[in-house]
Amino acid sequence: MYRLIKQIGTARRAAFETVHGTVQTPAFQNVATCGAIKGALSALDLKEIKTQVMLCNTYHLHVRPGDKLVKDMGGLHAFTRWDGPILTDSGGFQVFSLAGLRKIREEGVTFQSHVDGRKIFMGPEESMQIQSNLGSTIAMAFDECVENPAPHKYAKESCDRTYRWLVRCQKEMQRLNASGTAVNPHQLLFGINQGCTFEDLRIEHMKQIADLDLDGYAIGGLAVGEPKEVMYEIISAVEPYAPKNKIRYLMGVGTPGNMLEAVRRGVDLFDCVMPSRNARHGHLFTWNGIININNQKYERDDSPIDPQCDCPTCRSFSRAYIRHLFKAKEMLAMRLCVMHNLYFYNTLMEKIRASLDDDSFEAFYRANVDLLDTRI
RNA sequence: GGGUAGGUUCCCGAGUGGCCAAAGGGAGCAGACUGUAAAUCUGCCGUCAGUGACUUCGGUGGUUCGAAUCCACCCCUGCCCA
Repeated sequence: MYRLIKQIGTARRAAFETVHGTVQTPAFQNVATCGAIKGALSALDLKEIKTQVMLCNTYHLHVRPGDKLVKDMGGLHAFTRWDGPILTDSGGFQVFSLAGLRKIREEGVTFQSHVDGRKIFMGPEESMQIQSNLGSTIAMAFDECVENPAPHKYAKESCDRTYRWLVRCQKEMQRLNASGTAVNPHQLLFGINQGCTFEDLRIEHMKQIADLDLDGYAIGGLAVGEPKEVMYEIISAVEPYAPKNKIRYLMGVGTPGNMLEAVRRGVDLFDCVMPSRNARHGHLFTWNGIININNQKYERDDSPIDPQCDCPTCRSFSRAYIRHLFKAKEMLAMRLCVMHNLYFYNTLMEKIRASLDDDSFEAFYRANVDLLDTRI
């Protein structure tokens, strides 16, 4: 249940209540595709870095270890020992990211497993069944994330199909929740708005899915190569048609600046691999901008990654040490940096919430929207 | 002392007359990354300079139109025998 606490312009401060706890929004979900944040973090670590929601992936967990196994182990919460909310992405993004390994039909998508090459069929019903077995707090509708650029004609066809799939998802999720055998019989379902960069398609699609009374509304298919200004325009165009009393989730986004812009335009929820992946590559977010800890200039730098940060990494370790760990290919380097970047993202959202609470959001936005995305 | 294998650009290592500033790897330097096929990928990596020029393959001399590559001597290393 979405409980709006405050609204400033289109920016919203809210609480999203689930059976696994309440999410204070705006919030950033921490991506744990295969059931763990890459970089050797466990559910225990997430408590330390202010994680609110963990995000796992339907396709990846279906391929390995298999959703039936996860169900037999008591569901994702028991399996991973994370007791907070879990959102599972539906596999729709893999329709995009594994484009060379799949075929789309009306019934669904046939993937060639990236692990062993075997054929895997996933349609709306299969995606819901897998997510039900995983027992996540929130299931995402099975959609097609379309590449950019795409012809209007294809975008329209895809959008219509994604709508038909959504109707099937909703029906199947209702059936599964009522079946008596679901790991989480209160599993929520979010729909996903598509339409590439075409405002007419985006708006039409959002109007359609708003009528379905889903538990939340996502905007998908953005940040796939289009200029960020285009992304912002799409968000603003579609926002008036998203239900006011439901959470809004901008999928796969983004940079700190992207998130500030999106919050300002009415988005409540985010996720992105950027903080974790970039951390593994030594690119670190700080309150003064982005640094690459591998750079020679940090060779003898005894200061923490960010003097203004009080994450577990910055409380203890120097830039020089962390740079050394990277050069020595010690996996601790990644772990320390992933913890820092996620803590940074989670703290950014915390600061955004605080600024909404005390009416200083505009000032916070202006001070940080460009600064935080700048390489220093 | 005798025999033998070798000495290549930061390191390892290919190259045995021109297509060689010299394969490949490592190291180093820098960049990319947005619902994770990513501990991945890309670029640079003798010097100077916009096509190009210059210095380089243990040393010195020589053969040749042309040498990292062939010859002579020297220096240095590894291994074997004394």
